Amino acid sequence: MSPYSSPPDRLTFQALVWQQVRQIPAGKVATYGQIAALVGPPPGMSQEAYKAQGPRWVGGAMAACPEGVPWQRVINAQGKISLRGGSEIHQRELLEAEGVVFDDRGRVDLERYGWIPDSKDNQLSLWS
DNA sequence: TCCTTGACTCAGA
DNA sequence: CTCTGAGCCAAGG
Repeated sequence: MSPYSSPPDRLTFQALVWQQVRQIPAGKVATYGQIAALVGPPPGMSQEAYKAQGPRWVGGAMAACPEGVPWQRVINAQGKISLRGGSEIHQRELLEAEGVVFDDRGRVDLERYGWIPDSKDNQLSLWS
């Protein structure tokens, strides 16, 4: 049981994550796993292992999110907000201000607000 | 140096 | 639908 790990090149990974997050338009949301899939596994890592670790790495990258990155548009696969601190409420407010609606259980309908990345923008420099 | 603590996801039960 | 367990550790106190 080693749920946590780190990518071979954390700094590069974080940079790629933020780059993808910046592509998410206002009013839309993406999941950690989705961002992880867009970034893709680091050189030499199996898709299998990445599938398990990637999402957490994205979470770690978000924890160190710099200015200018719409971190509030990244939520978990259940459509819920996952934050450790008390900024969870703040994130919901930011999203609602962008037009994202939460249901009575505090979840977002990913079918409607889920971000569909443009395949063209998907050709960004991944793992230079 | 040792111990704690994580912005997740998916398969099972 | 909800709850549990498993899945490359490393930065901070």
